[in-house]
Amino acid sequence: MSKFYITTAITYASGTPHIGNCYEIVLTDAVARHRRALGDDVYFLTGSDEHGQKIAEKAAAAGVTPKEFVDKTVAAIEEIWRSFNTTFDKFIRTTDPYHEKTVQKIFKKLYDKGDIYKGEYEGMYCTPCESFWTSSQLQDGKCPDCGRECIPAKEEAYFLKLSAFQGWLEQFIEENPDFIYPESRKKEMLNNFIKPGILDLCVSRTTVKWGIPVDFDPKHVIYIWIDALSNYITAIGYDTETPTEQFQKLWGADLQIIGKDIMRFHSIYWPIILHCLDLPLPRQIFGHAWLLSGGDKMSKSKGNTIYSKELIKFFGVDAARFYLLQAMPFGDDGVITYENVISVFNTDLANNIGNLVSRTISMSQKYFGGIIGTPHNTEEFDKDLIETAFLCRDNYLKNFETLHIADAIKNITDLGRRLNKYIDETTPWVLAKDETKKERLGAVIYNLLEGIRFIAVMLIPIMPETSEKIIKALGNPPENLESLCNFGGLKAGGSVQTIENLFIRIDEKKMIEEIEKYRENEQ
RNA sequence: CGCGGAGUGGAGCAGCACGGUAGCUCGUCGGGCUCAUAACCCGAAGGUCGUAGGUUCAAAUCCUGCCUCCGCAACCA
Repeated sequence: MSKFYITTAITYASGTPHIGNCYEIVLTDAVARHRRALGDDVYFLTGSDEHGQKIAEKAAAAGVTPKEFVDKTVAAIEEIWRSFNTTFDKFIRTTDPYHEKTVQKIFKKLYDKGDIYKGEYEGMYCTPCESFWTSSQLQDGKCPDCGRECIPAKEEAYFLKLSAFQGWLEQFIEENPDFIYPESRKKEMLNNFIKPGILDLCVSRTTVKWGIPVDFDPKHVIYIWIDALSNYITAIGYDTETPTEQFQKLWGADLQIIGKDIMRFHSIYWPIILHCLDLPLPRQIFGHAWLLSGGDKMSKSKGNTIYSKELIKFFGVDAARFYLLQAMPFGDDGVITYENVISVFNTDLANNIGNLVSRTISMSQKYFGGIIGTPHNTEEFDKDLIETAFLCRDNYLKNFETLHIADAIKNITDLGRRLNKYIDETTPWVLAKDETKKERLGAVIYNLLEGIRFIAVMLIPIMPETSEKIIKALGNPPENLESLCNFGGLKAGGSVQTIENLFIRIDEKKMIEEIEKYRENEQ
């Protein structure tokens, strides 16, 4: 059994995550569940990033301390993550004492090694806002926040000597072509940020107070990235002197899933920090795209935000997971609208999978009292069905391996369609009228049930509850991926249980009205 | 000439690294079936694959120019 260490980015604890923010945890959970199904020993980490100016300001506005503020938002975040039925093993907070302590040690180690040096940060400074801005951030030369004049200013700061590792990083990326994934992101990073020359990174601030202090120079606070990125190693017991056994076992990470917006930090700063600490690099960094609402980025000011709570309330966890995972084309932004959610729900879940399960089990009950018959494949339809099942399984595995999750889902629904078609080809209700065709009918129902078992097994990472319900109805046949080697995992003579409809068709108009009413009340 | 991605029937997408009848889901129209959740199955209409050229026996697929849209552009978390 090989270990598989998988992480999400840690969520900035400044507010309630919307549905777009939830995609990452669901995606990562699907991959984690799939790896478990493959037999890996999975460790799944997620968490929250809780320091920084923005949180300090929000806390002040709310009249609470920063810690009180993040305690509340983090509790909400964790609850949302759990509401999606996600199976993370650990939730790290950057305010956890062990994390803060280790980060200080990391900072010190890098400083002692000479990778961090003290210098001066120069920029445009807005005195009333107490904020530094880069020239590109300024709007008409003025502060983007308050619109007042900015003046050039300097402040003492520590820098991480990224520039020294440019050649090393380029070589590493070249020698490990799958490290930055997908390919288009790799090109973006290489062409935009790495090849033009990496500049040293400012890693401390004296103007920000809410953060981890530099222990040997306490007027400085460790600024963002050394704090945030380190979570991936502190969470599993990294220590500059004596890392834990768990750390030795798990590091380097096998897959780190992040949003495309922070690709830069994970493909440049992070590898260099690790390299400076003499640690191996993760095997792969995957930058996923955004889930857009309508065609726009979700934002409160646009009023197009969709929250997980309402999605789960109206469609259920499994359908919500299914939607999110299938809505994102590989490497590209996906779209969510309630119309789309309803359409996918009706088409793929109710009409295809749900109805298939319902009609098949009903026939099994009606014709054989739920007793599973014997496989006996004689017709062309049978062969074609079985071939399709294997083909879908193969593609599904390939697509999961390359993180084409939406495509893997399509492989599942394709098999569902093939099975629905098989019913029409074999017309069990006609066979049922002829006593001499009883055996053939049994074989047909067997194939349908076995095909459904294939679907249920492949659904484990996508819709765990639904998958479990189906498996149970089939009389608990094998449900590991390995069992899909044979189209014959169901035991003849076993018994099939009746099952309530998995997904009830939705009336679009009514549902939209209900959702609108709900949203009005919530606001 | 900043970098990257995208432009395919009414909608949403696949196909393009290995050129060779344009595929899928939804929608529309017609038909079939009755096991099932007004579901399921079959068939039809609908695209000169952004645009202008080039290479080739043959291009959505390779090359070049142009147009449009999106993301990123360095300390922003």
